[in-house]
Amino acid sequence: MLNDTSLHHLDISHIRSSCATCSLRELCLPVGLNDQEIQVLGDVVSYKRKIQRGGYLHRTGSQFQSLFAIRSGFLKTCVLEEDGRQQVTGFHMKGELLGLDAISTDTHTCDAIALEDSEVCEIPFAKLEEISRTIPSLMRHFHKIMSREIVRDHGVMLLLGSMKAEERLASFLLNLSRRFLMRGYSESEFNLRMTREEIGSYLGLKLETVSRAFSKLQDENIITVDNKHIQINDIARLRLKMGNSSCIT
Amino acid sequence: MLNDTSLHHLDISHIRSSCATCSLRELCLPVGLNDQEIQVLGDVVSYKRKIQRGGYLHRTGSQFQSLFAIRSGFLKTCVLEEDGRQQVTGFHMKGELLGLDAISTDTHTCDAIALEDSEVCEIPFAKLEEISRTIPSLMRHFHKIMSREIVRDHGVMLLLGSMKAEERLASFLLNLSRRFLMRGYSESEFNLRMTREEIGSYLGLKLETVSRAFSKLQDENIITVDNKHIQINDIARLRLKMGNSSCIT
DNA sequence: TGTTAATTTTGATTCAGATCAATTAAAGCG
DNA sequence: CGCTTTAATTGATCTGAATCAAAATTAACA
Repeated sequence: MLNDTSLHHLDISHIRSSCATCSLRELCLPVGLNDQEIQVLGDVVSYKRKIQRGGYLHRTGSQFQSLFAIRSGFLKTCVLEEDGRQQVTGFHMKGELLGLDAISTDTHTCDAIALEDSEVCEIPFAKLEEISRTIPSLMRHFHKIMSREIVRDHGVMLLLGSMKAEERLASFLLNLSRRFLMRGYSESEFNLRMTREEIGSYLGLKLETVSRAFSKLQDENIITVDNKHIQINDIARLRLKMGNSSCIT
Repeated sequence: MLNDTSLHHLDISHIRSSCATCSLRELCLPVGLNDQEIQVLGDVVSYKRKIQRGGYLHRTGSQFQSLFAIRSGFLKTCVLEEDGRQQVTGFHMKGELLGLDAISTDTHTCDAIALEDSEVCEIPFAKLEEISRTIPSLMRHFHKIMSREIVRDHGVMLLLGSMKAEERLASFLLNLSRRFLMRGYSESEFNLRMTREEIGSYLGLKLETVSRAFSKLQDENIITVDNKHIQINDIARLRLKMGNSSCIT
């Protein structure tokens, strides 16, 4: 499933320059850096890695070396218990940074699995720390990214701790909508990459409950559901459904 | 409620040296630093602040300047909604670092409220970032602390998303137990600082359900409850109650 | 392209936890 | 110290979501 070895015989220098120039700017890290700083960062972002749908980017317990910046595709992260219990902790798309949880123990604490064919840039963490010493704005920005992850998690905790099924689904859809919009896609029409079961795991619901909540929102003409294809017909009413909660980040 | 001004006419240099010498080592930050580095860090940890029971360390929306290292006492953090919905996101004790969520937007995203009279050391964040450039092990350690917070939150998400009431309470008690033990207190006997309602908010349960879960565990002779005083009689069985889930951190 | 497997929807039933309500116990406080 | 307020327990009832079950739809793949 893992196909990291498949890249080893490629022209690394080409990939490197590709990372440093054309697309590094699309990642979340280089915000506010000048050209020279981006060049330095580009030298650190060593190479691209492709993960096929269903493949693992990393597994719980595996050694931590690098953060991963998603360049394209869609992934989920999930923690799982000995007793089989599983919890999806997040869905991740282009521009987002994966692996932050692993810094604490130098070991990944969750699985990261591609929900569609994806590409990530590997960022050796030791090198990132090193150059962030000389580029204060990079360090600052990296801290903000970690902090944002904490804030996001608090939002999910609020959702899991105090919302009911329909509110959770509304919140989830609005969150996706906003993230698609930010990336230049439609905020009102998109395809889900995950199953009802994965949505349920993320939202603390069973898949049947998720399905019923979809149907309910459709019956009220707030959304139109065609399997994985979602159309938001009335975003204002969808926001009301959420119970005036602030959108999770 | 806030009594930060009450300290302004105190002898700061004394407080500073007090922070730098006798107790800075107790905080979570100086792990692995040498004496000189601790001295540098001590100069940054500017002064102590006392918060009375019920007082706010910071409020949602207030400007972020400093992290706070808890030197003594017990606090809760909670996010709240316009519609009054409230979610306790954590309980915090000696040695822990508060304010990490605020880095992302330079604004606090939650309230931090003292559950008993508490003392914190204020750590101006800009200065911390500055000196962490020259003390790599401090930077590394700070990153680990942020990462640990993310891992902890994922643990809570697992709890909220997939455990039932009794499992949640068992998990909660074991977590407290372990943290008290780490600080040199009894792991089997302690006083809760929070109400049933606050526990419920943290665990995504109503206070009545929390109370019933306490009673149930007591009926089974796993714990003895006397209002806020908890004695764990059979920690092994309490762990079993959790359903073999890994303890939240 | 046909066959199998996985996913989704919908219905019927059950149950854990919420809600409502009343009592008891503990904590503030003049 | 007694009085008031707040917190905790326990019981009765209700309800939202889980569970069980079956059918329908879609995706995988040989």
